[in-house]
Amino acid sequence: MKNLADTKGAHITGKEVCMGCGQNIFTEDYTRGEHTCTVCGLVASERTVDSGPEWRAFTAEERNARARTGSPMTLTIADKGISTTIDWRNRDANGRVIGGNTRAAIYRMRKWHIRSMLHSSQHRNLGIAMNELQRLSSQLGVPRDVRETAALIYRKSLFKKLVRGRSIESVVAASVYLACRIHRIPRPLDEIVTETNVDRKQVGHSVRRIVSGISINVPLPSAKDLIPRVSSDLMLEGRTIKKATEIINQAKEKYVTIGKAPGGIAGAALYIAGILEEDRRTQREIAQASRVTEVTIRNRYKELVRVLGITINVSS
DNA sequence: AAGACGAAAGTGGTTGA
DNA sequence: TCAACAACTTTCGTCTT
Repeated sequence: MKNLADTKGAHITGKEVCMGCGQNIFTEDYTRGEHTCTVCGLVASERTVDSGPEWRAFTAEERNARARTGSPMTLTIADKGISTTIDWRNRDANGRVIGGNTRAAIYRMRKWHIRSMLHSSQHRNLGIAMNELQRLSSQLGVPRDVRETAALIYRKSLFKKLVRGRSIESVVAASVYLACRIHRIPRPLDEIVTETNVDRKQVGHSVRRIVSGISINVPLPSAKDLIPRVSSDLMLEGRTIKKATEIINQAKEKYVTIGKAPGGIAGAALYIAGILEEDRRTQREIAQASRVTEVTIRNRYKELVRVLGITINVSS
């Protein structure tokens, strides 16, 4: 399990060297959260955390003998998956019937145990919210560590009383949206909203409340983060993606990316890269994949060509 | 005919009073 | 809360390949 402090600085910057081919063009798979080399396809898994046991077992008996713990701890279950329960049968560990005073004591313990778990409004709220979180994130295909982050964000906002007066659903949607941005696999807010029953305005409001209410560092969605996703929709080749990333880096140095829709920048960079690398797509195809209009692609592409002094060979 | 281009009017979000 | 503003979208006619 990761906490937020760990994940903040842990994303791949695109500067890592591939062990397979020696080139430094890693990209992130937006659905699986994997880091993949765009040249040789090597999947770098060293950053993924295995939350399973460190031992191996081949039979059920072996497993029983070696297990020292219950299921892994996770933030996505209301009680983090580590709560205890008191059995409803009046028998002890050896199966003997419990009688008399002991039985009365157990009744009382069970009663208060259950009350303490469910009758706190925050716990009830968490239960509903974590259900919704699971539903929403599996609908969207969000990787597990992003879900954990989303769960953490929700918990923080709940304890800071930010959920009060807002619907649970809208805060869950906002948490997922922010967690995706933190992990640098941004999803458009609209895409998340379509999977929920709340309207866009409410989710947007919740996002703002969370960002100002709890101390989290949410990077702005950048064009570079969108490249893997858009380019895989367009089935572009590795060298085109690499070129587009270079173009975006140059554009950032010249400060022409500020205040512009990242989708437009990413699309324009891919369009230019496509022409330069003879791996061309039409403006319409790119506009669709990067979720902006052709006009925006055109404006950004004109601007990039002008600012970066790229010469386009029109004859191709 | 498809794709690229650009003008003009309209829309939603941000910012500052 | 409201107006001003920049960026983006929609629509549409024209040009290029």
